[in-house]
Amino acid sequence: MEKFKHFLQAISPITDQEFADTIPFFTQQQLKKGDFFVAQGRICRQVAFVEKGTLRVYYLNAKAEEITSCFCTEDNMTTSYKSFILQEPSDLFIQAIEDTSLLAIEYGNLQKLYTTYPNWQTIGRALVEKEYLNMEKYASVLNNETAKEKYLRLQKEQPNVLLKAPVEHIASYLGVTRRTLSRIRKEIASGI
Amino acid sequence: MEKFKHFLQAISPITDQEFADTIPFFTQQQLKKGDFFVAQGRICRQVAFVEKGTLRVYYLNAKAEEITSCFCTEDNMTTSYKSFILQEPSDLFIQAIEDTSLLAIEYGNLQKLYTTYPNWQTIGRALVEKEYLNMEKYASVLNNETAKEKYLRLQKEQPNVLLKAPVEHIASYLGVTRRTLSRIRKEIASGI
DNA sequence: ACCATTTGGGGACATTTGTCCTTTCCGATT
DNA sequence: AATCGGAAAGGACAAATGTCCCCAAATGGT
Repeated sequence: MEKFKHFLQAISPITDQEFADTIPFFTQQQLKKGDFFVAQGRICRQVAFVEKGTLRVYYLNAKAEEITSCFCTEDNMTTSYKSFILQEPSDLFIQAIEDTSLLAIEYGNLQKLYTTYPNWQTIGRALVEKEYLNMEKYASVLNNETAKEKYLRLQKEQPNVLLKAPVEHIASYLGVTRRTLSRIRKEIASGI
Repeated sequence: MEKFKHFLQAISPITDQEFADTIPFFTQQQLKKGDFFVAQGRICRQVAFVEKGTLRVYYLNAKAEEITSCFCTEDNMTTSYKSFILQEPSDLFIQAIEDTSLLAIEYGNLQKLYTTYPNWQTIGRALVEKEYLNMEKYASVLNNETAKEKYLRLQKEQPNVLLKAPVEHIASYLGVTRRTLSRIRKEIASGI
């Protein structure tokens, strides 16, 4: 709970009383490794704060290959945003790659927060702005960084992912094949 | 004005009265071909609705090459979002590539709308959500489409851009060199 | 109308990445 | 300890793209 409070505080000011009023709208959820938070084709009805653990966000491309778009780790929000915002079937799978604990809120309850607590209008907009900036950053990385640079960034920012995820997930996250990932790892090992 | 009203209507309901109250907060601006809406290093103080014309959004990569991230055409909002949201210096240039007319609002005035008109809280959040979805779509295109597919999409969705922008802008938008763009055009011309 | 300059097209070769396949490594099981 | 199976590494060749050019066509200024 405290982690979530700090997370919100960092985005937009919230009083202890407001936070206490807010908390009953959320439910705690445990996912075991392999469990899905949402699957393709289903409407994503919740948005969640990751208290602990790691999720992999992926989709199937035109060749039915799994493409990993994101690894979602502790202290971040997660949902299939398009599905959640529009309340339409999700393009994405979101799967726990280790045991994970979430604080989740239903779509309807979030709308209720917006209408009941004026400050939540501001918090909600700030949350979406934050997610916008994350997505912009992601697009910028896609545009500007080589697969090797992305690998090094992953190693630095989310080192656990390299230990938990198999090569094909990491390779598709970097936008290359397993063969190229193997070459990248060799380069890094030999210090090039 | 009517176009802007329809644009807002499509995002979130707004009454005639609310729209009439809102309009004084916006100013009409004309950009000539080559004029900048915002330049790198400057804080972007406005967000604008493009009534007419086309803007190119670009930045300088590590090798000081101009990389075009977006062509912004009629009936869309434009701003250097990161700079506008955080009120910090922009990474991006936004330049008119033909004579362009905008409806712009200052950062402070937008905050005033949020606090004065409760419905603008909802409109504002809906606008950011829309921009989030656009950015997500953009990232998905970056991830999934080949340069050729992106070219065909550009031809279909923003055909004017192919007429107005020089090859290097289009090539950097597609994420390839001019040489590859030339090969793509040849392929398309020969019907492959 | 003419010339200078810019812009787009494309040849030749190098480099990178993908594809397909084999080999090596590591952990689990008996 | 031996071996079996799955995952990662990597060899060989093909395909795609980049780099460095040059040439022709288009554009703008006088």
